[in-house]
Amino acid sequence: MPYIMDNPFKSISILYRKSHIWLNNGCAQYDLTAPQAVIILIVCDFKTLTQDEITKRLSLDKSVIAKTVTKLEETGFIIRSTNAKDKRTYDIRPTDKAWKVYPFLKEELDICFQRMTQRMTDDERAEWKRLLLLAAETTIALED
Amino acid sequence: MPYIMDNPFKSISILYRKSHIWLNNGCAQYDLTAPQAVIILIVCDFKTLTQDEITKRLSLDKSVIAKTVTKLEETGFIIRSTNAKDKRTYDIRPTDKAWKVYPFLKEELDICFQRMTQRMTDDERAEWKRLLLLAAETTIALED
DNA sequence: TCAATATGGTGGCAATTGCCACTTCATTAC
DNA sequence: GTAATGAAGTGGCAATTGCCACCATATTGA
Repeated sequence: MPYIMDNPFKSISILYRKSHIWLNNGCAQYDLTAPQAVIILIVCDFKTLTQDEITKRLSLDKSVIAKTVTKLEETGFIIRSTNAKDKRTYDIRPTDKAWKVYPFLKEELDICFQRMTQRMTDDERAEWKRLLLLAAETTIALED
Repeated sequence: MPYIMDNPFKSISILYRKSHIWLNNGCAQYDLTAPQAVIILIVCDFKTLTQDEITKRLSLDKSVIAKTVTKLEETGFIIRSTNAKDKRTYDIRPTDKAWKVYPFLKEELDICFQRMTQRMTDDERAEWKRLLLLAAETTIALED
C-alpha cells in the first residue's frame, strides 16, 4: 500500500502514538508509564525543578503535570518539598529509586529513536534530530 | 530558558500536542475536531476507503476509527455503505459537505506546518518533511 | 460440506491530555 | 498598608486513544 498524498501532520501523529506505545511497553518492567518516564527523565536531568518549570519544558498543561507528579510521589520516584522563597511552589527532586531507573529509561528512548530512524543514514538521523528540536523550540516559543 | 539535554522523543510529543491544539482551534469553525478533520482529509484523498484501510493508513486502533467515523456519519460528512463483496466491511465516501470543507482543512494543515517550521529555510523544511515521512513509514512497516 | 481460523467492525474500560474554575500565595500599584 | 493583579498548583469534566472481548461474515482445510 503506497502512502501517497501524505502530509507531515499525519507523520507526526503516527510517530507520537507509536513511540508512546513502545515506551509504555518498555517501561512496564519498571512499573512506569511513558508520561511518568518522561517526567523522571527531566527531573533527573535538572536535579531540581518546580512543577511549573516541567510544564514549560514539556509544553503540557499544568494540571497534567500535577497529576503525574502526584502519582510519582506516591510510587516513590520523586520527592516534593515546599519552596522556602515561594510557598506556592514545590521543589521536585528525584529519589534513589528514580536515579536507578534513569539510565534504563534513557536507553528505552534511544531504542525508540533507533527504531523509527532505522532506514536513515547517520547524517540523516542527525539532521532529523536537529530539525525536530528546532521545530519543537519554535512551537514552544510561539505560546505566550 | 535553554533547552539543553533535549531529545527527539520530547520534541515529537510537543509537536504532536501543539499541532493538534492548533488544528482543533482551526477546525472549530467547521464544527470539526482535529481527528475528524484528519479522517475527512484521507477519505477525500482516496474517494473510497474501508475503515480498515483508514486504520492502516493512520496507524490508529480500529475501534478509534469506528467511533470517529460513526460521528462523522451522524454529522453528515461521510456516507457508509455495506460493501457488496464483503458484508463485514463498509465503503466510506465523502459527502458534498466534506468536499466543501476539504480545501479549508488542507489549508489549516498547511498553516500548522508553516507555524512549526517558520525558523527553517526552504531547504530545511523540505528535508524535514521528507525525513518525517520516512520515519513514519518505517514505523508503520514495523508492526505486523 | 463443515469445522476451524481469520478478518472487519463494535462496545466497554482505563489512561492521557486539555480546558476551565478555583484556592493560595506573591507582586504590583496606589 | 491595602487592594488589585498575577502566578503556582489542584480538581472536575470531556475528548482522544489503546486494549480487550465480542459479534458477524469470509476463507481455508480436511
